[in-house]
Amino acid sequence: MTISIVDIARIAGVSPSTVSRALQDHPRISPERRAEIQRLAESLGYRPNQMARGLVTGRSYMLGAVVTDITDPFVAEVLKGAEAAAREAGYGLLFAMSNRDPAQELAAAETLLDHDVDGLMVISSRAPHRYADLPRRGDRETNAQTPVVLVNNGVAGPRLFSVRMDNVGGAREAVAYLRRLGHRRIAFVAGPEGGRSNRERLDGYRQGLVANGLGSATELIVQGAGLPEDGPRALATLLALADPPTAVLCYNDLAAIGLLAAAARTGRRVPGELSVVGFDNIPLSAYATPPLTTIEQPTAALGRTAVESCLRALAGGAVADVVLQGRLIVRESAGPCAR
Amino acid sequence: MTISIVDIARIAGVSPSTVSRALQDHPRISPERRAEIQRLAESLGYRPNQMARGLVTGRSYMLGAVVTDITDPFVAEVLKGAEAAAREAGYGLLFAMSNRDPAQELAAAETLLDHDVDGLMVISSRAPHRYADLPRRGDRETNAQTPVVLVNNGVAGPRLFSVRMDNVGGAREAVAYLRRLGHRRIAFVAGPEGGRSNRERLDGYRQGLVANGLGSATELIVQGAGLPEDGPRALATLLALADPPTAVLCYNDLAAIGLLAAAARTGRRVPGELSVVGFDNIPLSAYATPPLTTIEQPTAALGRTAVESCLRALAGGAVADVVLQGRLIVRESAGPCAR
DNA sequence: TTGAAAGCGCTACCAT
DNA sequence: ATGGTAGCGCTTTCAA
Repeated sequence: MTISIVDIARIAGVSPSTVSRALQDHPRISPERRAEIQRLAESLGYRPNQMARGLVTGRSYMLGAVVTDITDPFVAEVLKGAEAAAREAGYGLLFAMSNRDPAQELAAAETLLDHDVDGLMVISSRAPHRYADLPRRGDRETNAQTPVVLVNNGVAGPRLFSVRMDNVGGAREAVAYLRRLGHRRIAFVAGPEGGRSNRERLDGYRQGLVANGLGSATELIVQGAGLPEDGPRALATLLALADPPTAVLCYNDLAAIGLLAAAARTGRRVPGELSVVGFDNIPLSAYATPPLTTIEQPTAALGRTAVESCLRALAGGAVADVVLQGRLIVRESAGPCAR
Repeated sequence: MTISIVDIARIAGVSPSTVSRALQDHPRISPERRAEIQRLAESLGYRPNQMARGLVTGRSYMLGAVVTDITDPFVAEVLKGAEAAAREAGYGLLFAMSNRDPAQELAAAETLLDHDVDGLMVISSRAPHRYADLPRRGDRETNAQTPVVLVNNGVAGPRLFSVRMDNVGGAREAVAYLRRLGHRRIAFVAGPEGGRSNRERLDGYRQGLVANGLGSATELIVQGAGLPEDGPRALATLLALADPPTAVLCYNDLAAIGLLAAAARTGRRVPGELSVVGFDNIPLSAYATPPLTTIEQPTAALGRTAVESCLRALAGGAVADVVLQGRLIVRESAGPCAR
């Protein structure tokens, strides 16, 4: 039989209230009693029932995370940062996957909310505008709704916060770097259409071209899905151009690695004949052939910051939207322009 | 204010019990009332409070997963399978990371247990023997302890189950394949020392050598950690041998990809001069240069099966330990022996 | 078929 | 400093 607070009270010859106080280091209890009861609880292997506690305090001490696909290295890294931060604060992390589908995403969010998470994070939402009027439980005292933090795809709203990276700046920096290497024909392999970060990176790419005195050309932008599978098609399309690019910026590392593999297969030397720059700096990008030059996502920081925003909102504090900077990681897939 | 079962009862002019029955499709209620109440609840945006429900039923409808590092592609895939299975069964998934540290692992398990998970899965445990006497809450009715399923590192015990892949068979198959390609000097880059799957794969490697009439040699086994970082050192060590190997089986794909990168950097052609076989079939292995031949882990199936075992144990059914087979995925990193 | 009432394990308020 | 008591939102007997 599981041992409860009443059992301890009976054995110690005190009331349940006293035991409760002893266990949560309440000030109004004598130090000896507290020590004695804590020792007893310890020796009995007592573990508090969080559901009972939660029922009265109105807190579950769980945060929820809705993710597109935990198998995506970017998502995994963000989640890793979030988990660490949550655990440090004594919170558990409940997660659910959307498989990149808006309907599944909303359903996942509701499931987590049903499990009474105290706060919700959504990583790379595919339906950011739907959270403003998602039914959320109100706090019993303050009547404030469960805070929602949109990671990497934010829109403002009541009790709706956002944490994201500066995609525009990152892409612009990548283009500037390629220009410094002498490249003038720079292509872009786009990611999932309609996605916000794709739009921003595309913007940054365009701004980068303009800022560096390079005209943009529609033919240099090819559509992809942010997957390694994009590589072969993108490469074929770009190389078939009358005036093919000497450098390619990819929406993300996954696509860039697919591109690298396709180039190797078709005997195209990188960076000799073609420079490739990725985006995200996933762990394996350092071990690609050649090692991938890329824009680093502040992944762990995104997750950690999201948790902190949740917690701050929960504590009733003011929460500002956060924009974190990425950084260019120079490796070997981009080099001087040969032409 | 959040709406509760009593609110609905008041509005509908019935008792809370009736509402409760209507909401859970209880048989002893008139169909019209049920429909009416369900409609009302729906329109009011009612969401049941799982904590209150859990407090009385003794179930949280959450499963826990302790993982080493969610950033490890293998772990992520297993978790993905588990999440899908859990969600289909109406369960949420709470997870915590151990960072490969036994102490953190046990702490994580206790945290999840404290959050009242109905069942616990531990993926790639670093302390499998500690679960037999981990204090677990007993079921209120049957008094059965919370079931624990060890994924990929199982030991039997009371309410302790295991789901794993056949590592020995997989490694043996890889060696047999390399032998068929003509290789006779086959090396092994080992993974984390003391790990069970490392031991099993090493066993399979040795058995494979024997079964194919090849003597084993200590010098052909180099220690690693199952990370891309293993690559450079392993390659250097093996190529420095008087009689270097013509093929290498790696503990996992991460190490194999590191090896591939190291080979490319030092101008070693793969598979021309050296054949490389990985283990796990992580998503990116197909996009390595060259695409990696590997033994597939039935990852999603492992996660799914783990959840099913948990649920079966929860339902009071008999649970057998499960061993799932891997499969050889032939790609391009292994070829005929040139010598 | 429905309602009343007890109680899940805990916290927090009001007494003392 | 401690105990009594109410109640969190729900399910589940037991009666009607």
